[in-house]
Amino acid sequence: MVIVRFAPSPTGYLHIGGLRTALYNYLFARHNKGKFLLRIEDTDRTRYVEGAVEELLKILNWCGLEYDNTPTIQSQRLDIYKKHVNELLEKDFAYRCFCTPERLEEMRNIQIAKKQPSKYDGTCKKLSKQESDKMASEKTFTVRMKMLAEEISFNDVIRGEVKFHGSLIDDQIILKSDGYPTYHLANVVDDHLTGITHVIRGEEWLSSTPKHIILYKYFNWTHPAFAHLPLLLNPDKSKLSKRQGDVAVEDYRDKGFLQEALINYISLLGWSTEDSQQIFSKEELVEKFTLERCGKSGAIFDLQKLIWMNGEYIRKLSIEELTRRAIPFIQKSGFDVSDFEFLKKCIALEQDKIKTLSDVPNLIVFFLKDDIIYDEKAMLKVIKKEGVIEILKNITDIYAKIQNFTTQEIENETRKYAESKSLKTSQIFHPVRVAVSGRTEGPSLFHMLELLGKEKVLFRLNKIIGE
RNA sequence: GCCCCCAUGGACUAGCGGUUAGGUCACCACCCUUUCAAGGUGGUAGCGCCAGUUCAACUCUGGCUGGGGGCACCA
Repeated sequence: MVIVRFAPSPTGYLHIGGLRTALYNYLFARHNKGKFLLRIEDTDRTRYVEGAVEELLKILNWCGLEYDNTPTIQSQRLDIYKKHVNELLEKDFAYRCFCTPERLEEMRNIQIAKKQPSKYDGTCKKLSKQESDKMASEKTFTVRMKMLAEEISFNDVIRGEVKFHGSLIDDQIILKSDGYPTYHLANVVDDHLTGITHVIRGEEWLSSTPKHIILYKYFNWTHPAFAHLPLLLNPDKSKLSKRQGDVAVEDYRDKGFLQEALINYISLLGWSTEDSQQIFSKEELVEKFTLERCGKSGAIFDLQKLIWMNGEYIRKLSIEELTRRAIPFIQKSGFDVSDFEFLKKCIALEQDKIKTLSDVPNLIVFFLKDDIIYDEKAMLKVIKKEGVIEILKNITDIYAKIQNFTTQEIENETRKYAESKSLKTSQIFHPVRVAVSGRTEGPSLFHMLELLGKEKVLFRLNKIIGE
């Protein structure tokens, strides 16, 4: 059975690139009727962030990526890692290193200055077992794995055969002086212990894979299949990062992107179907996703396309559901959201225009509050023109007499008036729109008037005429 | 500096020796229309370069160039 995992480190938020990795693992697992496990890689105490794990679970849940286990927490498994490190030490596949961080840094700087590859110089590797044991009782130390000076190759599911030479690779620290393992050791141990069959991760891990392969070899374990996903990129083609835009999934959620749209969009960054289909439900993704159809080259995260796709999903939502999802955003803008039915009607008139949920408050603001803001350009262009006030006065009188203030009635009366005065309909429609909403663009005029109601419409018309 | 990966329009991509190089976003034009959208139709724009293999290369091989990633007691 296929078993995969998503293994983020809790640094405060879920990175978009992390979401892509999680998604592909999830899809691969579901497609193959396997398991999708979650593991928290919190072995770096210096980067510990309070509440990050909870936030991570929350956002994963928002994305709809449900996992099949109680998450493995690495910081709670220190004894397991230590046991495995000791095994390596005993077998002489690893050695204690007593070099201080200061010495290592100095060494590295010299190597860089000399333009040499930076690599541990092997000082502590030469220590005898007796010396090492003795020093271990007096000093803190790290443990390094012994790299093998041999060719290491593996068959990456996405990239095919990849070769490295062990002699060029450093003796990686696998246990830090604080007793915590480094990524490399913890990762290999946990992957093996939880029966991971496929490691699907970002390309940034490609060059550390030989280290992992050697560890598997030392433990006498067979390694899982590796699939290294292409990176997600900034517009300048560098690895997707903060500074160049939003990078946290939470940011996109808070900006009003739908989970469905984000998932759909992300799925297409490095994977595609033969027919280049764009819109997929999650079920469809599960059905169609294979690693064979993943690409190898990095993909720029294109906000424009995400926005388009979000609009697609918003238009497909029922008014009921759209309203439900928009309410937090309306509320955040300080409006009363108690009248659900009324909000529904407002949103129904603007659905086609909504790109993100955060657009909603502004699109319906003239329904929500009475002191509307008049767009200056609109006033100049439409209202402050000769004859317009006269037209608005007439219209106000006509509207005042309408008993049934419905879309149909208002439109009939307005058109009748236009005909009687030989006016083009647009000569009336535009001024009325601006007078009532403050802007030149908005929903279908007569639907808007009906929803606003006779009283408000007359009040706003009179206000404009008065001024 | 060393190691590794990658390369189709501005962006995401299809293509797996013979195609008028297809789709999506964006952009432009037109249509629809009371505005803005949405929708419809059409359009601009692409195989990084050089060799080789082959009757035939976007497609296979090599080199070059370009871009990216990695080289921490971070993941």
